[in-house]
Amino acid sequence: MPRASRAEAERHREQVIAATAKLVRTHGADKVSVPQAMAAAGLTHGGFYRHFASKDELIAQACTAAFAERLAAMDDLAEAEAAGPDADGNAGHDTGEERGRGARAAFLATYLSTLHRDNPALGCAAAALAVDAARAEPGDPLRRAYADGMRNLVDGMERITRKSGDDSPDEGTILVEVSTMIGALVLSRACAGDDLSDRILTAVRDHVLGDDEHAPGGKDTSDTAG
Amino acid sequence: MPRASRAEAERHREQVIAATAKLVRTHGADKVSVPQAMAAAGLTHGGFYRHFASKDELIAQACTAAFAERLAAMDDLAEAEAAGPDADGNAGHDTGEERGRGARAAFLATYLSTLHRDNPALGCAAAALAVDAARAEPGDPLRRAYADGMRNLVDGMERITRKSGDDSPDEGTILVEVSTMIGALVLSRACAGDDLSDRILTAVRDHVLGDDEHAPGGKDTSDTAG
DNA sequence: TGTACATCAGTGAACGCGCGTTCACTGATGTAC
DNA sequence: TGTACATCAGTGAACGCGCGTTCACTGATGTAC
Repeated sequence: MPRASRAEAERHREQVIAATAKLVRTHGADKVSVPQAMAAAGLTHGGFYRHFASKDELIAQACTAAFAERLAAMDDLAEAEAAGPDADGNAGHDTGEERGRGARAAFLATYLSTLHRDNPALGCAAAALAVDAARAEPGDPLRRAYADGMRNLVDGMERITRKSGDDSPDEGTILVEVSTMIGALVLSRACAGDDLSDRILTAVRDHVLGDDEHAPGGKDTSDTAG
Repeated sequence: MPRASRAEAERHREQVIAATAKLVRTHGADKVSVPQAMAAAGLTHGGFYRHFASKDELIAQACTAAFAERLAAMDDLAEAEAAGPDADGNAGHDTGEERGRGARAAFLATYLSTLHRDNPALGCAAAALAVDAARAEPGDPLRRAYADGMRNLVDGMERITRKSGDDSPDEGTILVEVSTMIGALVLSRACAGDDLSDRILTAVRDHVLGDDEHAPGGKDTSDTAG
């Protein structure tokens, strides 16, 4: 493959970023190698520097892509709910109490599921990359990518909360909820294999869904989406 | 230094573990090298395998040590409070409402301080090592060390909550609180350098201390201990 | 207590390995005429 | 539209580096008598 067309090259670039966005959430920024990332697009490592200035830059772009991918899913969920419950079988409920709260409840139930815990590759970037971002040097592009993504996620959470009935959630409430759900996911992953892992998910799911029983009318949505 | 006495050798071992317990929280399990850990005790890397079966085992022991160190501090705080408010200048308050709630409030205010955020080396192991533990293979000794430490931390949190007035906190409540405080610390570290970092700490501190104003009688305890 | 000897904590060179990055090269793509 | 040539995406070997781990060796410590 000595010379690809510009369109092909651009597609390769996107493939490398998309593959790295998955790999980095599973294995961490330091465990994704340049040869590995390039191989994911069917390329060898030598051409890497025609696409990216450095490995750090690829990691940062993968971080941005991972956040964007999740935000799109959040907004889809919010719009599907706004269009009307039961339009989307995944999160529609008929009781007056549930209607309107569906998007937020569905999002949180999915977020705090064992499926999400066990599949970081396509999961929340804020949870998967938090420690990588925390350990990055001040100048590292990953820092900015993470902070920007995090701000977008907070905004997305505010939007989904607003759509779900709370007209003016204050920022503090959103930040607490985001801390709680991300903390629970991170801890349940760290304790995976131990009883504690499931107990954390269950406790926090019950808490944020606003009751002490399993929430949505007997149908357990905790294992249905990632 | 061709042959140290058994007492010296034991001291070296402890020095290596203690130094690694700090390094690993700051830089992560993969960024602490065997030569670096040994150098912290004034040794060269060659003797490493007389002390530890592998690098993974050292990391796991360092994790256990890091958790133990924090638990001791938590219990000291709880006992100082139990002995009587004002016996310890750090967290005593005179109002009826505050008395008895001091240990928990002091712990949380310290936990959610910028000082703690900015100094992971001596800080919470659960927050610093969560992603390292999550990425460890099932057989990796770090997994068990982390889960054991985490269970002890939950127990410690329950004890401190009980001492602070709540006679029978249920496990779910404790798990939610632990998820929230650890999530906030992890996220504030990941966003350090961005406005969002301080806002997360402040919002969650206000939330867990049970009010919307800065909590303990005008005295800001958020920057006084690590 | 004194002597002879086995033990073993620590040394430093060496190993194979995979990493990020560089570079001369190839040959199809893209462009100027 | 056809031709000549410059561009540049991708290749694969090579670089220096630090890693975890091994090992022959040193010589003070610990022990048996």
